[in-house]
Amino acid sequence: MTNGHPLNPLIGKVRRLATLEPDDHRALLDLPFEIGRVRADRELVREGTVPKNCCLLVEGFAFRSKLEKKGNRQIVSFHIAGDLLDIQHLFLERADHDVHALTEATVAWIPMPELRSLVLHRPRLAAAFWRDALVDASVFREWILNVGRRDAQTRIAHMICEFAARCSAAGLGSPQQLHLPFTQQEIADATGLTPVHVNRMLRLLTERGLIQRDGRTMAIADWDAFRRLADFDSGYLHLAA
Amino acid sequence: MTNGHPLNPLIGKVRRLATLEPDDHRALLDLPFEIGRVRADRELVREGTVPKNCCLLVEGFAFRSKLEKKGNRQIVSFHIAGDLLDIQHLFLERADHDVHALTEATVAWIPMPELRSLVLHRPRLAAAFWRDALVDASVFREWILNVGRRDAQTRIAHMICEFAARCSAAGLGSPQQLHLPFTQQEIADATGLTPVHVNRMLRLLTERGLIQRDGRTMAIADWDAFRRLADFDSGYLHLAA
DNA sequence: CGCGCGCTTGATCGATCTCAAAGGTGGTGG
DNA sequence: CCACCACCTTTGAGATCGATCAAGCGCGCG
Repeated sequence: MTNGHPLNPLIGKVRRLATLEPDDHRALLDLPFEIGRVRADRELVREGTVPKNCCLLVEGFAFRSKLEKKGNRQIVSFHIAGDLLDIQHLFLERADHDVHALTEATVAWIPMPELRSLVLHRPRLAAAFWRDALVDASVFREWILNVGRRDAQTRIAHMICEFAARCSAAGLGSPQQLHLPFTQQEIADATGLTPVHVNRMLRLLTERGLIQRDGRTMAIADWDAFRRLADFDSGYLHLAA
Repeated sequence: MTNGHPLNPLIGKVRRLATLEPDDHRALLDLPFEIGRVRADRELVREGTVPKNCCLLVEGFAFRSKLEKKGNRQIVSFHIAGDLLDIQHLFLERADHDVHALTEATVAWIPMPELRSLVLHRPRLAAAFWRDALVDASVFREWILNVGRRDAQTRIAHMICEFAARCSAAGLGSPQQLHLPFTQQEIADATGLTPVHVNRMLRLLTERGLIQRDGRTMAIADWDAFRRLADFDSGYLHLAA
């Protein structure tokens, strides 16, 4: 599936975030790493531990999550190929949340010191990684709004819009033919709802003709209508450089 | 009120985040800036604009917020003296949210290029600013959990715990004598609730003996009991370096 | 002294949760 | 190759938490 160098998805993403010179490009390619293939649901980082390597998602999907005291889970972000899953541990010791593979996935483990050194001593790469981390934070803010102030239907639609927009931007699908790698339980954990209610809202969206579903594959007929219903404006993804 | 150099709160914070050499210290003090005094509720950054200066909160309190389509507001973070309110605009053009003064406040406007240059070319300062931005993101993740999965009482208590812990760490108060600069409407906007329900939950917390209130001043008698009720664990604040 | 904003309280409503059970579906091993 | 099992999806009925609507109170400020 993923041809070429395993770090290619990362390089693709970095190039979308900043202009690189040949030596930056080479420095990225020279990063040491170790490839791993993991099954769906496999834990990649556990809250409270002190990671020594940074996890790059080469292929597949992943999510980050936290638990509250009763054991209920909240997913706080989804990730696609090219995403660094724990760039925060370059500068923060202890993981404050879990990271799991969502699907079967390929990951590359990059030693923190090497990556940190690039970030501290190569201004163009630093700018790219800064942008990446800051877009992450922007997405978190939008999620706070999403779970805090939108009703269930809008919330789910917004989550789907975001996923579709990010997949599109990374060349991994289109709104007309979108494979959602989530169970309804996972959608519920991301939106702060119950799986039962997610199911009802998906049915409602289908009945209203806003989406067509076939298993976990989805087609959004009228993107603009769906976008408006979802209260989705892609500005917060900062896709344009 | 704030004696000495206006950038002192920033320097204090940076020193809590990383070890500085004398030249780093000097570089910070040499930053150009413009001081402003603003009234409560004053807008400091507006969503959609392209800020030219970075806003440092020198004294007082501020918050960031977003609106959903019906006009409901979600506050996504609170800020205290020493916080950079829009460090994200060092690397992202357009503001994706609003920033407002919560109380009367003193701010310093620092030109982006000078600050960006420090961040890109001084590794020790870079590490400090990275840590700051990454802690911000960690707090956002905790807020997603808070509004997504905790019930109203726990949610409000958690917000109070976080505020108390951050004020304590910055030397701005103690749990035994905590001044909350928020209206109940603002607490509601931060927790994704209505002001009416916030009022009832504060009454409940008071009746249960967990807090004592006198206007907006609050005393938390048994911090550990309150912490447990609030499901609050300060780990995500990454206070220890 | 009066006005406005924030706080407080009551009554009712409704979105979402909980509990329960019945269909699907894909994967695995016999 | 088929059968079974685990997990996911779907649907129903009833309960509940927090929202909404409405009104009075109190304090600080002009």
